[in-house]
Amino acid sequence: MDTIGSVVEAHPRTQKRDRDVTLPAILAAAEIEFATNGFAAARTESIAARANVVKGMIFHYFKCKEGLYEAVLVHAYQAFSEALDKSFDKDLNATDALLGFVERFLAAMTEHPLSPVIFMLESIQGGGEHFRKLGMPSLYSRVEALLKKGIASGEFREIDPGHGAVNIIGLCGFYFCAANNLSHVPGRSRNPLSSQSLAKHSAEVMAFVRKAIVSSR
Amino acid sequence: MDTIGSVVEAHPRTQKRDRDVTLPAILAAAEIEFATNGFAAARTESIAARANVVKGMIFHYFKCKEGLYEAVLVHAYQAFSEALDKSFDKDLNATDALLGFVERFLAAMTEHPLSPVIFMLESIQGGGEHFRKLGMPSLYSRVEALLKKGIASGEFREIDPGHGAVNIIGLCGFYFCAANNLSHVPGRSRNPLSSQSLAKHSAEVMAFVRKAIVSSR
DNA sequence: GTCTATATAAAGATAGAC
DNA sequence: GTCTATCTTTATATAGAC
Repeated sequence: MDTIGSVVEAHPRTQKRDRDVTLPAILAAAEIEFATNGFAAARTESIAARANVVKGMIFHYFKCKEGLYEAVLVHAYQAFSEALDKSFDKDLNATDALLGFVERFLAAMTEHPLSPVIFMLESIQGGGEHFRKLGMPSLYSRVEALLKKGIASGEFREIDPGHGAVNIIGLCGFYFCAANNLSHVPGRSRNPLSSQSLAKHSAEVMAFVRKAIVSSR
Repeated sequence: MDTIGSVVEAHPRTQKRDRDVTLPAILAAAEIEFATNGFAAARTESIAARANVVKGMIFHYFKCKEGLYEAVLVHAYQAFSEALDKSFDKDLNATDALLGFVERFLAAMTEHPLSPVIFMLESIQGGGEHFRKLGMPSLYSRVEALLKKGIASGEFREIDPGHGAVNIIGLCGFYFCAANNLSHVPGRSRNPLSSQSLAKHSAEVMAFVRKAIVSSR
């Protein structure tokens, strides 16, 4: 157990502990706990222990378990949202826009490998209810729009844009959700979350998407 | 809440309740509960209520919550395992073997849409520990072998077979894990788990995989 | 095989001293 | 802001009657 991360120290010893130290330590520890267990099965006691603070601090700073969960969700969403914004600003053709998005999306996941897992668990266990409550718009619609544009221009082959969006996002994120399990597959010794493995994942997905979507000329 | 399934009646009224009725009812209810919540967050009380039996029956038939969970896992694995076996028996070229596997795999998921979700949660939350404990070999290795064969014969383009296996399995299963969330995406009114949507998913994934993997001639 | 009642443990959350 | 101690609820699991 606990293959993902260890202790997120709030302080080295019994120094001064203030908001600037305790709060981020709780957030970091909560990210690990929620990504491993989901909201319902996550334990505030485990989060406190990993952050090296007493449990009461969680309720002091975040009022309740759900408040902490939502803070983690918002933090995880930021990186993805920014990655997407950049793909819509410019005047790119559909191919460059889509592949640019995939590249940025993969880079964001590489930097925050727990985020796709947190989203997956929220989708399954919460039905995305917190996404709506927190006003976090779905990524699917925006990717779908990109696909429609490329199909109309003839750059992409004639796929269903709704399913295509799910397939592309799934291709990027599934790997991270399977990582815990992958490390035990026989003949696959490398750590699936090492920088080398993640770089390989990104390259493979980029090529996979290009081959599958972009029309052969 | 409870978008997946409703009540799995063990009996219409207060008739004779025996093993042949109660046990499958508990299993069916547990499948829904574990697919929604994962092992730790699943509630035996909810399972009993959905199966319309008293909670004690779960412990009577399965000894403990984990025993019931493992029974659900084994049951869910059967369909997938059989689908894979058929892809390895015959003397097919790599292309037909791979696409045959994907087709059967998708058909098995269509028939058991909760199974990919259960596997995903076990991967994330349990690290696949129960798969190993129950002697359920990973699907990844077998798909990887298929890919290696096709790359060697020149039927497939030169992908990394390990990542390719994850990508193909993820492409098939991610959709089911996202389904709860998809039904709330604006402009996507249809039920993602309707037979029409699932048929579309299968067709789209089949084409996606073929385009991405098989060498263009 | 099924039921009611209950033991036991653990988790979220709060109170109040420092 | 941080701590200890505790309240309250809920969950797994068991005991024992029918």
